[in-house]
Amino acid sequence: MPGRILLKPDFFNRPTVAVARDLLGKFLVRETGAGRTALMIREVEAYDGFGDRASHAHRGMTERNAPMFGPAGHWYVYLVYGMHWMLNVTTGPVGYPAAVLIRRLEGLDGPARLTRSLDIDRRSDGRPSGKASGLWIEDRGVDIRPSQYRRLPRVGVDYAGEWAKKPYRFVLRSPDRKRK
DNA sequence: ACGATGATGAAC
DNA sequence: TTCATCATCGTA
Repeated sequence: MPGRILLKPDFFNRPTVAVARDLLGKFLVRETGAGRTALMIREVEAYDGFGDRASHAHRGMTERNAPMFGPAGHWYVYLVYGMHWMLNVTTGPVGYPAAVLIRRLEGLDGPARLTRSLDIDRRSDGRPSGKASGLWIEDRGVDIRPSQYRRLPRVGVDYAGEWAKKPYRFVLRSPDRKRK
């Protein structure tokens, strides 16, 4: 079958916003004892560096956000509101805190819903994206053009002042339902 | 519109 | 050790 390429660290070791954009149309693959699920990524958000007031890394490294400072292509999974796991993949060079939050997959709308549905939690935190961790991302040859997505402000970060307005959220437009 | 629900981080 | 906050969601 055509392309089914595991994304390697080099893909993630680039500017965060570029990685976020390029993750649209890629496939998140989850493998557990229950089997394998692969779903297309439809919405992401970039969190970029020390200056980004919306980022957990804005106030420096802590135990929780340490994966953001580590090598690219690792998972950063944390709990919000006492009950929801958020799935991020780290980007950029070691020492530069950045990550991309995966907000929506095909048929799974919402960052907390997708982790719950795919049984993703603290166990994946800090681990590399790859088959060994049962969680990775594949390029399956879907080409996304600029006309197919929108850039919008990030969700739930109103506290971040000017940074809340930055168009760091990438959302695939709905599939064109028209025939011909 | 609001409560759930608990880890995190900063203040004390 | 205490306390406000929180990259959300389900129910109303």
